Amino acid sequence: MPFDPLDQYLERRKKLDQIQALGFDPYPHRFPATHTVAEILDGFGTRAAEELETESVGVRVAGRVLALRLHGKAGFAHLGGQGRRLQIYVKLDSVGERAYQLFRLLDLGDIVGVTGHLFRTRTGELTVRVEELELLAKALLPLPEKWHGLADVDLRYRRRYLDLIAGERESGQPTREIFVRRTRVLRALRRFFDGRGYLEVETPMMHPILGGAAARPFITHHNAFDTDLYLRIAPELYLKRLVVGGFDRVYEVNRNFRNEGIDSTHQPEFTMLEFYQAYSDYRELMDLTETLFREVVTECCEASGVHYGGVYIDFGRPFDRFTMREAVLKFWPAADAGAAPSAEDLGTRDALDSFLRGAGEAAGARHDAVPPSDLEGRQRLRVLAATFGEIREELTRGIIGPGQALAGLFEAVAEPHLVQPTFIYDFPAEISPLAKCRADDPSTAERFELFVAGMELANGFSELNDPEDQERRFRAQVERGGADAPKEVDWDYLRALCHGLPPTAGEGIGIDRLVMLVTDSHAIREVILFPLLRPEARHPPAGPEPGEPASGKPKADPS
RNA sequence: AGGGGCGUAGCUCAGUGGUAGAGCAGCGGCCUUUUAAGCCGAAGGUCGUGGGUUCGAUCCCCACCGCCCCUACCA
Repeated sequence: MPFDPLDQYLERRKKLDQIQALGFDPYPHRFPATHTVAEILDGFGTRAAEELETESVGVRVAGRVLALRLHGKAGFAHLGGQGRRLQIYVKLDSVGERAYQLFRLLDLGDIVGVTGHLFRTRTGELTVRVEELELLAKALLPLPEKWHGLADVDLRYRRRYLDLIAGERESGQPTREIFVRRTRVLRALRRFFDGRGYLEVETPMMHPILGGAAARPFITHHNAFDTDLYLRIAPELYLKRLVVGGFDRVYEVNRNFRNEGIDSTHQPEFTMLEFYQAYSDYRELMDLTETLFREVVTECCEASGVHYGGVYIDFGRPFDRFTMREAVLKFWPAADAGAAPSAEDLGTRDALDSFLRGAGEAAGARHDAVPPSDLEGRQRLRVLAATFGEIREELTRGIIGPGQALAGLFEAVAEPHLVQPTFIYDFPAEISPLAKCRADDPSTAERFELFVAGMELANGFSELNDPEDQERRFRAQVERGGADAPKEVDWDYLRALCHGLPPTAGEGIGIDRLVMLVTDSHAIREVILFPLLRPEARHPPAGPEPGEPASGKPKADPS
């Protein structure tokens, strides 16, 4: 059973035996404490030394040994609990011979309970003068290194329990605080929706038909039905079925699964909040979204904005709003790529094609004019020219239409600039198969996305509720094909629409990214307790079975 | 997928074409108000894996594995 580091494991196992020999149970059943570590620190942290002496405050408290400083016939330790640390002072004269021997056999990481009285040390630290010491659980493996903590990023995620005990990130925020704040975000979101009459519901995660987003799925198998199922890529189509069923306001917070790459803003398993409300449209949702973000940030950060990577992001001000076209024009890099596209340029395939050729040539010429010493500038222009080229090529080959080309331009030129909260609305209908189109322009969908810090945080639209239109769009998707397109039409969803979906607006919010924002985290893995990692090579533990004496080196190799 | 970087003691890292060092942790000793406690001592290594060059490789070369960063992909 022993795990690496083997020598330390065996050493601690040996101490465990010695502790038992002293008559202590190394894994007792309970420890009725009078205070938690945090309660003692909060309740008495400001009390003066003389006060503590006269009041003679007795406490019984448990925690993990995070630091040990032994001095012969006395010693100090720090007990960790609730993310805090409390000092204890163990003196031979106070605890007696047997308990003092136990104290000398403690290791960093052990869980202990103490009974004693509060005092202040010479240096002023609030401390428990221990009268009784009990071992509550022996730690057979060591804590992370005390200076650097868990520096190995991979190990921080794999052994999150250690990261939570010790973890200070580079930004200095303890890992524990990130996840405490994450639960606050979820609580604030639930309060927001519960207070407005939304029902929290749970819809299937195993879907017979893929839908609700464009993404490659995970596939699993149900034995009794002998059928393959998809892990859901979005709950959208089920939630809208509920609106058909008369749940006018619903929301769901849970995981979606997308079988795609992993990077600083993507995880295969991520948490999304989706909500739908009948008798609304996307404009109303933009207003609601603005309120929601403002409230959640205020509630979780005690401020109307957040510092993200050194930039202050202000949720207190009205959010910027641009149509996708406006955003492309506003952020168009005219110095690098020539004049911005006109309405005519974006109108038809041919016009777009010749515009892109011009822009690509402009960027290319500009690239050649930049001195070779400006590596960054050359790189940027190279990428820009290549992007124009790729969009143009896909356009000519018919893989994408003008709408998707516009979206491509948006991503390339505008998205990185959207640092302050900004709504981008009026998306190409082409890339919005579940959204209702504008009455005055069938090529434009009533859809918006909220961008913050260059990240897409929310995506909402007026839901398409015309079943015949929806059927045409489903069929077009299936015909167009592609790795992330649905393989078949979801007829049951269309049947539901035929029963009448009220005019409805719906939205999805990426919870992980929102938590990144409010915790100043710059990788999505930082805000997911156990992010997906490449599976570790199997290392079956080796050595004596539990119960066998742990003395001496086990003959089996630990690998 | 392309480009770059890394892999040495349990951890964080030095280092050299002649088979290795520090700090911390662990172990032994001293120490009854310390807090990165201190002092003394001993121990700890197939230098990622496999090939090659060489009298000799941890170092040079090749391949592989793993990890990190950038770019690309992914609404």
